[in-house]
Amino acid sequence: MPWRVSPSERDAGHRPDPFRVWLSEVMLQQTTVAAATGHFLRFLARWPDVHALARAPREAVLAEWAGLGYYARARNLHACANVVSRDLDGRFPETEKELRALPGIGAYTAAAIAAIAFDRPATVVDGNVERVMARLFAEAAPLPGVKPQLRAHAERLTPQSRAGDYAQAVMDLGATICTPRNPACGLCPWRTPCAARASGTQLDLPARAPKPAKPVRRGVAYVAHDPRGRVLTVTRPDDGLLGGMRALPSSDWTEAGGSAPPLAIDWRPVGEVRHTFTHFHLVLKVMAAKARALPADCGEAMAPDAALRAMPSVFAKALRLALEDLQRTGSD
DNA sequence: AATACGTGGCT
DNA sequence: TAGCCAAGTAT
Repeated sequence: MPWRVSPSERDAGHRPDPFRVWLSEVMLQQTTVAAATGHFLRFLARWPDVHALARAPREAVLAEWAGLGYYARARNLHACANVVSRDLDGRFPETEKELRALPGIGAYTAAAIAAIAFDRPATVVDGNVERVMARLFAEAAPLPGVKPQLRAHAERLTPQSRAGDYAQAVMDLGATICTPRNPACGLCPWRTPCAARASGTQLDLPARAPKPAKPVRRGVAYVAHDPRGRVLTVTRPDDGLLGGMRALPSSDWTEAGGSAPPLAIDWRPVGEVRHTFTHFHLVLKVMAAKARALPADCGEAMAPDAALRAMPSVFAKALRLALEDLQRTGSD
């Protein structure tokens, strides 16, 4: 993992760069290592320190975040970079309390930065740690109610020295050995004290409250292209789903779906995109049309490849569908 | 306290 | 393959 400092680097006296620790931890919120790595490397190449990131236009940061999801993270990332760059002379605070006060940094991320970047004895509790603690101590009560007990176990086990290494080790244990589905208990360094293994309940832990079913919502996205092949894009309002992101013009997404198109031109249907969000399924109808011009008052014209890169996945899917249709039909 | 907020990988 | 799930935060 490119954000880690190797043992040899550590022996040479290097500490992890707080900027990189922060950037990686925000990207890893509810996100797998595999999904975050490419974005991390591109961010670091483009903005190597907190001042560079703070100077960047917000739309550039949001566009670079496209595809990673949970876009409030990108909005808060840029806001946090500005606070650290402008108000804190580019230095991240070292205590959990001060870190916690920055935009986009909650209990987990504050503890992770304090422990990993600053070697503070902070207790890091993420989903992995909760699972490991639930099994190690056979806590059968369901999440989220059992969180305080799991945190108490984690706090008791946190060492005073090298808490960052310890935290990463427990998270690695959860990610590779104490996994949700097929835990490799035979390889686990904690197999002997593990209460769940002793009682054979590891697959049932941690227990969770059942999740509510996802409703289906419907909507329409519009791809208007001008004679030069540019497409009409909009910026979504800051609040709510995909807030602040570049997008295709679209209807509201409701149980019923449908609305007026952004331009009065000759729209034709090109297909449907299905996409599942955290709390609903979306069936998005895609309409396309050629326009003589794309008026500035209804959005911004963009080259298709730039638009694809800057948009959340659901809109990239819709735009790809329309572009394929355009090629197939050989439409001028 | 409960809900809103994305996506892609894995099974 | 349809569903489950991940190194959470804000409100």
